[in-house]
Amino acid sequence: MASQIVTPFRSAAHDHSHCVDEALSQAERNCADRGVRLTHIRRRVLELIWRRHEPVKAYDLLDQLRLEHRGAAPPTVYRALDFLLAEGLIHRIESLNAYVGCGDPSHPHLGQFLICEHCNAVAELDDAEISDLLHRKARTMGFSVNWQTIEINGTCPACAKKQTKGGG
Amino acid sequence: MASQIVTPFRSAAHDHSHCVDEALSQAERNCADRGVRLTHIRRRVLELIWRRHEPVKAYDLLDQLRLEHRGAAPPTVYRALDFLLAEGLIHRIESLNAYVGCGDPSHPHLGQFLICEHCNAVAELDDAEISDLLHRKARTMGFSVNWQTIEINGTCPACAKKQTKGGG
DNA sequence: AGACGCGTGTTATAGTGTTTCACCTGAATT
DNA sequence: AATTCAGGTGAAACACTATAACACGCGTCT
Repeated sequence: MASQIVTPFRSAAHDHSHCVDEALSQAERNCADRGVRLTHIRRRVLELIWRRHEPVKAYDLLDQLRLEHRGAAPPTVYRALDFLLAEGLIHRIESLNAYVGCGDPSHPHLGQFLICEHCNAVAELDDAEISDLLHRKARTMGFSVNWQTIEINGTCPACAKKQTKGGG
Repeated sequence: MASQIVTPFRSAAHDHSHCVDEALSQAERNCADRGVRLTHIRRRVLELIWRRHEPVKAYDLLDQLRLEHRGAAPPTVYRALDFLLAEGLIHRIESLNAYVGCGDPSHPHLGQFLICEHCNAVAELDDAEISDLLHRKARTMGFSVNWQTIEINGTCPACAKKQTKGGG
């Protein structure tokens, strides 16, 4: 529990349609447990995010929604996103103005994100060692933590491999 | 050097006009050393940011600029901000879409920020222990770090004191 | 003078997110 | 069954954040 990988980088063996189904059924269970409604729109937005399996922009979601749902407008998407964020089913990546599915919505957490600049892949951590260190550092300055935004940009393993092959 | 506070929370003893002057003259030295031009607009934007001594929005800066400079437009501000960011004279706070002065522009760094939700005060750290831990965690996943966005929201010491007095 | 780089002026546009009010539906209440 | 109420949605407009594109001006180097 000290160092937890919530969502790893996708491997070659990743079964994506299963991964999407799993995320959706877990979301349904979570919402049922909490007595909140995973309506059609909300479920659809969550599905669109998971299908992409990378940070998705609100207006990209809107474009998708419009294909099947005339009358979809910015509030349609943002309301769904607000709900999904509140329920911990997705996270917002501040540095990208984008949204990713949460790999473990069963308990509320803020997460720490590794974002590949080359392929946009995102891994999510919920690492107590990181959180604890930040809390300790803050405390020494008399600051009490309520929220953390930890977004690390760089190169994921797969892209590092490609670069080594391709580059000089 | 392991744990450095670049910009602490302001104390009661804080001499703000001196702090602004100091920041500006340091900026001038830095720009001169690097052979880049701290033009009037750029210097003015930096000054406006330091005067506020908290995260400032681009369009707030624009409003200020317009008071003294008809013809100021969004690009006027964003170009100045881009320059100041590139020279490490300011940082961007992603979670606020806002900009703060950098407490130590003499060497490039990314910083870690403590942001008070009550008074908007910001402290800047450049803490090697935090960076090292994040690098180590990333490395275990085969990820190489290029950039970090660390923004911690919570309550600063001064506001914690006020709350204890005021609240129940 | 001519050519170039850089900073700026100006207009327009793109991208991101919110406000507001109306309507509808379904469950609880009377 | 009618009423009430809350939550979710439809629709239009708007606010905020940022960039594109092109023109101009001014120094410097040749």
